[in-house]
Amino acid sequence: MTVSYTYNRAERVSAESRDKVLQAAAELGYAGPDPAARSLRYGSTRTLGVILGEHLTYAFDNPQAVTFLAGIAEVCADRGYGMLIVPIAGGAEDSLRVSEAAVDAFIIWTTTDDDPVLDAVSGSGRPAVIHGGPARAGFRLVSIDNRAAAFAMGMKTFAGATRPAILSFPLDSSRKTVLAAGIDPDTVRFPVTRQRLLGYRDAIEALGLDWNDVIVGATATNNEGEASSLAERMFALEHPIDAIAAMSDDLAIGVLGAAVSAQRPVPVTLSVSGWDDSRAAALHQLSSVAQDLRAQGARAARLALGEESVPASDGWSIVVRASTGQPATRRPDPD
Amino acid sequence: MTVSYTYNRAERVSAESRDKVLQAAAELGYAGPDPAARSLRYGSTRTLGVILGEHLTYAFDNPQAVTFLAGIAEVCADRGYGMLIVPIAGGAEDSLRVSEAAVDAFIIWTTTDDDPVLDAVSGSGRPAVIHGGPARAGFRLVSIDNRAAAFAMGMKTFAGATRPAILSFPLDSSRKTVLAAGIDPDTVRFPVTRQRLLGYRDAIEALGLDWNDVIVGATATNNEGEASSLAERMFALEHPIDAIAAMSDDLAIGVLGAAVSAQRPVPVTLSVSGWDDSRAAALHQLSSVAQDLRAQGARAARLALGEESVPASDGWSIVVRASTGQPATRRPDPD
DNA sequence: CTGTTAGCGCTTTCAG
DNA sequence: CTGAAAGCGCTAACAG
Repeated sequence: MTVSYTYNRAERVSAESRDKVLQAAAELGYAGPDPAARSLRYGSTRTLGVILGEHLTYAFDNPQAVTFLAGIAEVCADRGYGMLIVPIAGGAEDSLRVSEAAVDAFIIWTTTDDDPVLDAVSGSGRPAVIHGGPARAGFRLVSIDNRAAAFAMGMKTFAGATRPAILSFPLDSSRKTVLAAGIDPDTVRFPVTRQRLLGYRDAIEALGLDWNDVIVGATATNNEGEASSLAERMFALEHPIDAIAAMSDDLAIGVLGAAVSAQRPVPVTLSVSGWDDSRAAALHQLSSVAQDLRAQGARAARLALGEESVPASDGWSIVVRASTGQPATRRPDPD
Repeated sequence: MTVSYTYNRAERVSAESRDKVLQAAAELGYAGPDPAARSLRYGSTRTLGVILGEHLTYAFDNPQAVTFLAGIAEVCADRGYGMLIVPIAGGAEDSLRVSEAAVDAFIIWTTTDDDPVLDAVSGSGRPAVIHGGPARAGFRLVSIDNRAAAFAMGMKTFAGATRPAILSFPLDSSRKTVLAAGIDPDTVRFPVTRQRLLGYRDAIEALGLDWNDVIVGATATNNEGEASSLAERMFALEHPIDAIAAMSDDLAIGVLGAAVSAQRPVPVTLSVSGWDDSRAAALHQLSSVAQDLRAQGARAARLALGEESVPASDGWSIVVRASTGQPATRRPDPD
């Protein structure tokens, strides 16, 4: 029929027949080409699939994931690509959802080394970009060097401390709350968490401290309240903690809260650092590892679309504020 | 071929031929049924389309929109439905993107009365649920009664004030910053903003004040810094403002910041209220209108899926903290 | 400029 | 339990 031309190559059809087609369409309630049929025909869906963590719902509570998403959205909006959030719920059907997803490529928010969803993505045969890790054959990786960044921040946070501790993301997918010393980073199945622990350990060792004495607290979620209670437990130890490097600003701010209650002035008696340099970090004078997750999201999208091929390394920096070290005078943040 | 059965009704195929099929698939690099072809055949995509505001990118910067999204995601993850974020970029192609979206139904985040995207959704013939408004024939509406909530909060915020003001979202899609008195709410094309202005006006009138004297400041974005500068301008007026009702907690917190700089103690010389009862509101002792956007997102998704039919009204409440009125003693927030 | 034909990959009858 | 045939709605290529 001429119908197809009417919708696709308006120029190849006379105004007269176009009107006739459009009118007939209106009468019949025809709403234009069916997108599914179109995708089938074209062999492309003009849609990027986004896989967010072990359970979709947590992801939206995580400001870092949302920022990353915003970066993807920016590129998608510009290119007219849809962004399909794949319904991952932590169950056996997750893999099925991945193979059922009508997308041209996948972008994956960091997950465990052995997440079966990763196999499903590989099995789908579609291009994939993963943020943070795990690295996999066939997956492009978008990530900062978490180990190096953790090392740099560890050097700052633990300098002069005698009893350092780390406030970590969960160590495995059971997400059990943990408070223990001498955790072996290599047993951790979340690559980002593992790399950060390794970096902190590098710093501990560079500072001449013993990793086996270092307390690692792991929260079940990225939650301020939980961080507070873990920090309280750290303060109640025989040798109370005097430096805490946290893997997120939210966790670090929980620590700051607990420090106030426990009358442990920061940074005089306690050095604290966070991660991602959020607005809240600036507000609380919190030292933090800065990275541009939005830019990383945008880059992930461009890689997924095949617009970029050389996976440039992503930048990070250490933002030092009043929560680490013992500055002679505290100054208000210039921000 | 038996192939289809292998993937869809494993029980209707002998183990032997199933293995044969699977092996052949592995050799040929066949990754399972093509989702597009499947959707075409089934006539359903098992995907919900989400349309986020005038430009996708802003939406992710808006914590309210993100919370709403989390509610949708919850339902989608549970039902195994995909969630397609439609690439809206504020241009002429937006309508095209809508008709190209391979989804079973749409969920729309509130927009202007005359947003052409709404016509595209109607034209697509698919079910649609809209959050906040505008109401339209054929669209289900999920919203609180913004006018009633604004009235209630206005009564609280403006009580005892002689020079009340409102800090509003943009008044039209030009998003120009505005600071003026006697704004006619009915000229505002954003239904949510309009309803809230109407509610505040109801309160002003109920309190015996004159709407034409009421200063309305409208920010270009939902941004704390911008709110601060507008508040400063309000403090510099001949009759300085002594009560400000803001349409978001972010805006209200900007006001609180400006109040500190301008040495206008809250609530003694200035009454302030916000909207959405965020964590930050509790932290800043800010009175706020509370609504459960996550639940609204979930309900929107259920409506879109046809699981609910009676559009129940959504609840709201007024959370009064130390920023409004002049309580005899300030108490720390129990939260 | 308009109409026909074939086929994208799948699933669902219906026969063997 | 397996195979064949039809058709979901579309568009590219080709004739008229």
